[in-house]
Amino acid sequence: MSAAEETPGGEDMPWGEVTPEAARRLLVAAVEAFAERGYHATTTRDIAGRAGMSPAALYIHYKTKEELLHRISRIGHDKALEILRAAAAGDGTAAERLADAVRSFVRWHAERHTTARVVQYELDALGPEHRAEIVELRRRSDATVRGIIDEGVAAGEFEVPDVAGTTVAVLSLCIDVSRWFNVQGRRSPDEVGALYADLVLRMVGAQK
Amino acid sequence: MSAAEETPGGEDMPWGEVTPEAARRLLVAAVEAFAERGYHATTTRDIAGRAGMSPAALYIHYKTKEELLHRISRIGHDKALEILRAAAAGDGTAAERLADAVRSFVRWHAERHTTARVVQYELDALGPEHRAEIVELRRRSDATVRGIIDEGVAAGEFEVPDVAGTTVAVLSLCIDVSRWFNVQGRRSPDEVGALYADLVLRMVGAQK
DNA sequence: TCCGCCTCTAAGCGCTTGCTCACCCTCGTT
DNA sequence: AACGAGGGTGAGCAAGCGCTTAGAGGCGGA
Repeated sequence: MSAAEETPGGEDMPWGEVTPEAARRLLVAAVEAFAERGYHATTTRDIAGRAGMSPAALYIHYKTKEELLHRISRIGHDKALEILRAAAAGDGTAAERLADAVRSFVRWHAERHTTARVVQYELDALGPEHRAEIVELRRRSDATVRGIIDEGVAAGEFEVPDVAGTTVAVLSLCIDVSRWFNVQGRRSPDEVGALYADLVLRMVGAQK
Repeated sequence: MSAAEETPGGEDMPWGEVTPEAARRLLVAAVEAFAERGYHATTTRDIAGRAGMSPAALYIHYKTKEELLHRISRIGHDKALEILRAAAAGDGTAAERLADAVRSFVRWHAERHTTARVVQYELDALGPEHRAEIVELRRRSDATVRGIIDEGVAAGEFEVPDVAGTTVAVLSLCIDVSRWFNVQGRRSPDEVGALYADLVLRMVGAQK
């Protein structure tokens, strides 16, 4: 991870890798706008306006509106995959690692739900080759989760009749958090993460 | 249920309640287009073209493009709520009724996933008062599922620490089927329904 | 001081959008 | 045969879209 992604305090700064600063401001503005209204309903004038710039400024940093979406989607999917892999590479039991994966994955989808919403639901707005690139990243996320479940089954920790189907369900459950999560709601990202980790352990039949 | 929704054979005909026939053709075309490309990316010319009509014909039957979306969303949510309530009103144990609800709800989201995708993911494109009407229907779906889980807990069938959170998770899991389900995929709607019913019973800690 | 480079703006081009309007065609009824 | 009603069309309007271009302004190095 590059130093630009972290503040001196150690907390990680989202979009820290996007430079120069004007390009980052435009990208952050685009994330907000896409999350609120969807890609197609968002105008380049709206994005530029939120970033405090003229419409033409956008095209200095990005070739097209679709390139903006692709950059957002790429960075977001990289981050999501990194989260899952970090949990999978931990040294606990399969149950501990699965719970950890779900907890941190869900927390990310709740905390950064505007980003996640764009990343997860605006995939169809990408052009064919950009979409193919992103789909490949998702395949790897799927493989990472399936790996943990496979290991749990092999170790006798889990009891799962349909590993592929259960993997899809687990990821689907986590991803959909970004759709319904509301900052003003009753639950914090941590609480949702804990709840979902528990639910997923039940789904795989992990003895408590 | 009105007779217009059923063919003489007894199988139910989707959109049977929409008349006259030209209005139904337009609505079916709109569902396809909205599901494929999203509401905002779909043009009125595209909808009319799919229905084999001129762009102006749309405005004989619908005041605006948004009214089309509202009609689709309203009918779809009515159907979804009807499915859940039918299962909830059954006479088995709470576990049987919950499994039945999930099975039929998921089957609908898989079988009619183009409709479901529009109904579940294009909500934000509705105007404020139309959206409020639909949100109220969703609240009732939530209450129906929560009711079954409450009864299961009261009867000692389930062991659920967080009923509200688990209800959200169950509905979220089912709804998201419409996003990833693929007709060319390996699983039939029935198979996904059965898998998900099993997973949900595990989530609520129903003894098998 | 002057230059070249980069960022950003004002203006606007070509096109598409949701929607309208004047008119036509096809009916069942008289 | 004449009529009224209602579903349908071709053409097109005003507005808004993604994107381009000519040029202004600021800044570091010679």
